[in-house]
Amino acid sequence: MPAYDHLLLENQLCFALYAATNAVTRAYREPLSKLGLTYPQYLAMLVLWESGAHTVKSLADALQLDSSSVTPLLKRLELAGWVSRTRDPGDERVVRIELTAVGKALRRPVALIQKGVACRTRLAQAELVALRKQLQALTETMAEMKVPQTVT
Amino acid sequence: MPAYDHLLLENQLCFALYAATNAVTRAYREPLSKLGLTYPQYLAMLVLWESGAHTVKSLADALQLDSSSVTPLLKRLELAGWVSRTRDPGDERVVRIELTAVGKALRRPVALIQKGVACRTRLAQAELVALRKQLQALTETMAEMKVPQTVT
DNA sequence: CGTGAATGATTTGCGCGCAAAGTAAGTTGC
DNA sequence: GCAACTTACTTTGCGCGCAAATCATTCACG
Repeated sequence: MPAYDHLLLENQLCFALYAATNAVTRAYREPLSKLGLTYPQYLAMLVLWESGAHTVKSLADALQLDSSSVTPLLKRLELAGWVSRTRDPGDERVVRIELTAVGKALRRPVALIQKGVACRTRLAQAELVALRKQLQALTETMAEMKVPQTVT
Repeated sequence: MPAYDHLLLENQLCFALYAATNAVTRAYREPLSKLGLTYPQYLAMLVLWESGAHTVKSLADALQLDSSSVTPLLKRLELAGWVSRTRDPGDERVVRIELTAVGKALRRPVALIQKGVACRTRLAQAELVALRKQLQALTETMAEMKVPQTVT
């Protein structure tokens, strides 16, 4: 009978990630909902506040998502009045995403929410940065090998 | 004008978590789908393989989810033949979840998939454990403070 | 007892995330 | 010039994850 220690839930890095993400998302849910934002919408707004000119594709790339996940999200942001979506006249395939004045103004209250949640982590800045970098490295490693690589 | 460095996507621990979880889930998706499992279903099976007797609630607690997230998942596991769901005759409110013979047998092929994905992380065992423990600590911290605490 | 509270599970509605298929616009090569 | 390919986006279908409401059963206690 083989040993299955590595299959124990508590030994799973993937579950630790899953549970942590769920916990953080939950922390953001309530305060963001008061502004009318969901957590993925919040992430999309972060991208837009950071750099103005975006298309559906560039936004999906930044969020590491498929376009088909982002299209409906952007429609909801448009419906809420935070962004505008317009076809690029130079290339009719492209949809340009731009912040509205209201969308730009949303940055300030959202910054407060972010600080509040960051505070709840009870992590010192250095720990937080270290953990983040480990996760970014992990993400990059996982993304590299789409195909089952020829491991020796 | 306030500085918004902490709102940059690349500086966000929460996005690093989000992206890493998505990346890991993607890595599991294809191999698990060949067995007919989704990633959350895989996590539920881990719990069941680990300790036999479970109810909807005990399973939801183990996965740190709401019962309402787990009920439909378990119905799908039952439909697939991996588990059985039966009302507890001693307490008719409770639904007992048990593995079928086929469900138990699924453990072996799933163990191989897990090893494959773990390998893809390219992390040494020690790094992996360290990262996992940091995430577990973070999850616990976030779970503690449901209510906006009276921070000074 | 009996009534009200608590508990366990389910249902409903909504917003993801993604695979797969589809549409439309641009590009390439002959 | 036009057929084949590529690119950008959208649509559809499905399985979550969760809030809120619902239902049935059990428990607490006066």
